[in-house]
Amino acid sequence: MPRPATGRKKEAILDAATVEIAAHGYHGTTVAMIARRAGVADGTIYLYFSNKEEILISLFERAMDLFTAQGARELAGLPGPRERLVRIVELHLELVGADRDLAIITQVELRHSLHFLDQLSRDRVGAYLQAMAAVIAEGQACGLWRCDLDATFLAKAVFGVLDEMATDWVLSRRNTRLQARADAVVGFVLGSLRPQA
Amino acid sequence: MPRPATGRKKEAILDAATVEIAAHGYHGTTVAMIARRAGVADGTIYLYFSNKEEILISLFERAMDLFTAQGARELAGLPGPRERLVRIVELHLELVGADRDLAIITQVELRHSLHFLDQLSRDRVGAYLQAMAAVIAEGQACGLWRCDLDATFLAKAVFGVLDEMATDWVLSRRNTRLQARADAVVGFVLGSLRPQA
Amino acid sequence: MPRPATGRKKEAILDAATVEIAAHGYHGTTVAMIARRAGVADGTIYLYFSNKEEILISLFERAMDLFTAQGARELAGLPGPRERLVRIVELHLELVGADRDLAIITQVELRHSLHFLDQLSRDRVGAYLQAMAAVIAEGQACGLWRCDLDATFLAKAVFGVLDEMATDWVLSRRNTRLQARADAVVGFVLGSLRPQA
Amino acid sequence: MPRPATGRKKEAILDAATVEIAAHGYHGTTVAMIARRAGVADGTIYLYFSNKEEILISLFERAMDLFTAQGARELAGLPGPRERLVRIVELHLELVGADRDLAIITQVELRHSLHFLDQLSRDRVGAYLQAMAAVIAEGQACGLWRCDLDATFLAKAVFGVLDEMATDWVLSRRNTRLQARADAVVGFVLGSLRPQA
DNA sequence: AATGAATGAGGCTTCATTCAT
DNA sequence: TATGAATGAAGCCTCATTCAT
Repeated sequence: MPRPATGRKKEAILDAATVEIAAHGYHGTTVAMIARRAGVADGTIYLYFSNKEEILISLFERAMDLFTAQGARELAGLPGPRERLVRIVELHLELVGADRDLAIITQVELRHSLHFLDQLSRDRVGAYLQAMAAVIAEGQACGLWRCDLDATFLAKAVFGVLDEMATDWVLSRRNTRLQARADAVVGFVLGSLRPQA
Repeated sequence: MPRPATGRKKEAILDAATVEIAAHGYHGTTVAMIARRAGVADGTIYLYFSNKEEILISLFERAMDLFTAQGARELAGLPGPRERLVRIVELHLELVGADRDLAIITQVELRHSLHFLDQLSRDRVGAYLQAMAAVIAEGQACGLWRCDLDATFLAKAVFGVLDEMATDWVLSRRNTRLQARADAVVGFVLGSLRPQA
Repeated sequence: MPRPATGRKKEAILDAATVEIAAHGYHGTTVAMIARRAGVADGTIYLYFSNKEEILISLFERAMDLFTAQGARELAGLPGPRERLVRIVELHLELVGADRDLAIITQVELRHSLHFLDQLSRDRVGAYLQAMAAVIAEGQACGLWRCDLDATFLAKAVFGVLDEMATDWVLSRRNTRLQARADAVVGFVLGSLRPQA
Repeated sequence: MPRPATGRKKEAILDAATVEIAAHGYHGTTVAMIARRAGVADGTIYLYFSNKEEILISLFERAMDLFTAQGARELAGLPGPRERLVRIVELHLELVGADRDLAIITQVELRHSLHFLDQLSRDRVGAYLQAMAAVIAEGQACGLWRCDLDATFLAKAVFGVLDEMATDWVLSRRNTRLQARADAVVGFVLGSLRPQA
């Protein structure tokens, strides 16, 4: 009888938490609900997470790790800032759009308290914004994009557009794919960065 | 004998709720905390609101009513879509930036559950987006702005930028004024709408 | 219908706690058990006590207040240290012996942790010991009692005898009265204090 | 191949339990804490003890066995009841004072429930009291000590004094040695037993 | 309209104990 | 013998809501 690989149970708990929290919200989900869906006892949760909130944080970090790894891999071979920014936009929509339950959590549930959002923002999202700002600064340096606005400001603006599209998709009942909006978003973003006449 | 204006107590409760929820989050705030700050008994809350969630909703609606009224008044006299859009952007940042506690609620606390956000989105935010889309469509019709992207899509993109700026401001510890970013945002938004070369 | 006097419910909770803790021990008693016996809801307990441990502390303090008040009243009129010490011994046994459930708590349950006992000891028991030491010192000053041992030491020794008698009575199944041992204890204590030959 | 002496691990568990329970109290100590300090797995504890409470009982019995053995050895050669009683008092204070952690347990933690204390009292403490009463009766028979009080009663009184001194020492923060009080206690006890004038 | 004491359902978490390896 | 991951029962406490006054 194959002994379950280390971490198999932790993954199961995170998967179960994703489904339950997406369906009922963080506060509407009990630890018992997560345990039941994961097929473990309530107490088992606490062998892997020190409390309920840590489950939510781990969920986000697991997703961000994948996101970051995928991003680093894909952007490595791209020649210029234009290609890289386009790929960032596409990847953002692809990855967020790949798992609706997870998207509900990142777009809605994770925003549930100032303290919480603050903490996430400062760490993982901050790094993401900086990476985007670096690409934009590079494009500004080539004369590709407008220089009258700060690269950090522009990164936030672009992030705002992506985030709004993701949230809008999550809230829309229609069975569309988030990725389907990639062309329009790319068009908007590239247009918005053109140098001023 | 001057009967106290109906709603005087209701206002006090909403004001108290704004402060408490901004400070402790929706789930971290108890009805008793709101009652104490408002100077009423716990039970009195239920004479004005049917449950805790309704307080949050009323909070948002009161803010949106002011927002909408102010918007309608200010936009009425403006000649063209460019002026109107600029004013929308400015007003959005002015009004959100006017009350940090309220901003914390609109930018953070109101996003705390799918059900909740969904409901708000469908009603008040939907109307706001439609109004913005109408202005943009008008600009597109004049040839002022790019027509290769749908006006509704563009409105969402602009809203995303505004929303991100507001959230970023709320999360930033620094004592800046949100309004201070209006010029940059206006610059970005107008740039992003220019017709494609 | 007579509205229950203020504190009536608090008293009921303390009374219920005395019975339950005496029967099942502090850790064997649940807050729900106390609530049920007191005829209140579980949550009501927390309107009067901030946590379970505070019930135990209040229990002890209520008893000590009665003890102290009674002691002060009775000792006031007594002429000399001999009479006062005799009355202290008698009162100790009378009052501890008056409520077996309460005695179980003071003699057994209150001793359940170093931190806890330490705290009680330092405050209320410390004051009691000091009062006793003062009476003994007075007797020493008159030449009534042995002076080769410190009054504080002697007070602890006398307290030890009283405490052991009380504990022994609590643990004995026989239906004796603690007060019945008063004469022997008085005889022992007075004998132990006689000046050395 | 030298098989590790049976009981080597059992001793380690008891030693670990002594330290942990002295530091955190019986209810504040988990089986896992004891196992960790003893360097064994949680489950291993149950190979040597049938449950948590049995650890506490074994602890006490191990201590009492040493106590009793030492007592029997030391008292054997002593000529009269006076010398034996003096040695009992000294030994009590020496042995309790030798291990502060163990003393915390015997003076505080073991008293935590009626059921528990009752059981201990009946067995080991009962035997100790009887031994002491026998010595006292002997002294009474020689005319050495007062006969107007029952030897069993006097033994309890003496035990109360010893127990109170031990508890007082455990609770005192000062770094005194319990043994240092032996002379005073001997003086008190012998004085208290003198025949009445 | 207003009060605020009372309710009681339900959540998170702990931890003694077991058992497959 | 030994392990330690897993169990799951049960407890303390919170707090939205009610209702007698």
